[in-house]
Amino acid sequence: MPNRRRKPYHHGDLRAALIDGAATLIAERGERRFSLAELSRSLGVTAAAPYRHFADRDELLAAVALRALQAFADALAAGSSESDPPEQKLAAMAAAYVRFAAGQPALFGLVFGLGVDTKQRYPELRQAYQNVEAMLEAGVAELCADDPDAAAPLGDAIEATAHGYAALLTDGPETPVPADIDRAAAQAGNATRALIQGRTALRPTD
Amino acid sequence: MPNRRRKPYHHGDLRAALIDGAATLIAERGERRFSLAELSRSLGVTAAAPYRHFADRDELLAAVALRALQAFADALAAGSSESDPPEQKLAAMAAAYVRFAAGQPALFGLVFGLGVDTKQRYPELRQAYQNVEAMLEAGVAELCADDPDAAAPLGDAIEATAHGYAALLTDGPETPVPADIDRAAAQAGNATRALIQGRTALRPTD
DNA sequence: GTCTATATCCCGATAGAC
DNA sequence: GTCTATCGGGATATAGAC
Repeated sequence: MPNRRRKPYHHGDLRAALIDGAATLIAERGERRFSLAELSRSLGVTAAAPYRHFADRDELLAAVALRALQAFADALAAGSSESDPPEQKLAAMAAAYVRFAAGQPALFGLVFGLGVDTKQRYPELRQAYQNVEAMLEAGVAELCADDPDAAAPLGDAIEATAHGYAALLTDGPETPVPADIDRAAAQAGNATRALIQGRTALRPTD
Repeated sequence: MPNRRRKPYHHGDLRAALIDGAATLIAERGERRFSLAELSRSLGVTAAAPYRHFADRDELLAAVALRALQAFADALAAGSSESDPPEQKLAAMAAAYVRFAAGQPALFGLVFGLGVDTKQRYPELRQAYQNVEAMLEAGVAELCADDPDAAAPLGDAIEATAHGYAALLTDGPETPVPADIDRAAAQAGNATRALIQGRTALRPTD
């Protein structure tokens, strides 16, 4: 093992520590009130040090968002069991979508608030996001095995509905209390079932 | 008319000019890249002048958001005609919701990105938002005249779905092109119809 | 009461030393 | 890979001119 002094000139793994610390600070205070300078101070390095590991603030944010997206995908997977019928699986994923947003509002907001330019600069972000979408699409494909053309609009609708409940809960004008979260998650699940039931209205030409 | 010199000591109506200019700058560059200092420069006043009219940056943003919410309500009203059947009215409002977000992404994002503290400091904001919600609720009440208990969950679901399409369009990982906007608006309308059709699944206890 | 002038503090970012 | 030094910009507070 390397010989660690009390004040090592080289930090052990600053890059990882920055991502960790940024995620914590952002979760606490929100991205707007997060600063690289404060993070550097809390890690015992100067404000210039992070720039050896990230080109700018946005690149660090992108790394945090990437990790948040992986946790998001895990939460969706954990919320639904593989053996459930597709309808139930989709409803459970929608509810898990809402619960993740409510549980990690700042990280959820970070993922979707990054700015178009940033998202396009880091293709891994798009990839990670598409992994999330693929989970929903898999459930929809299973459900629409007989009618593949209906799958895409239904998947979009379920995704939009889950996202809407989640976004209104975290960004809406009211501060959610636990009961609001439970209700929104349940409603997102119910709305998913309603969309599935009424899906004939989703056909492009109707 | 007042005698205006080249460099009048008092600005004509700085408060209104600040709201106007902030709305323009935010629409152009986004809220993140908007600064009070630059706005002040463009209006020919010093950076301290705005503080005679707004306590801080957030208070100016709140004023811009308030105005954006009024435009939002107008767009929803303009998108649906009073004489239409409620189902069609609701679908049209959902589509208008998406179109407004796509047409004014920065202002739409400002309204929902203000931070909980700010929203609670300015009750007019909550009021203006509730006016928007009331338009959707009125359509739902008309539709559910026979079954008033079904109204609230259906209204929430329609609002969430419209918001989800809108938010994913503006904050999602892809930059929307006109065709995306048309498709999303149409899908939001169709999803509204699907929710109405399948609304039995929305009942709390089911 | 409205604006200017000034001054402070924080932040993001860069250049060059070690 | 990190530090020191430094620049430019932005948000505010205060004091004073009008």
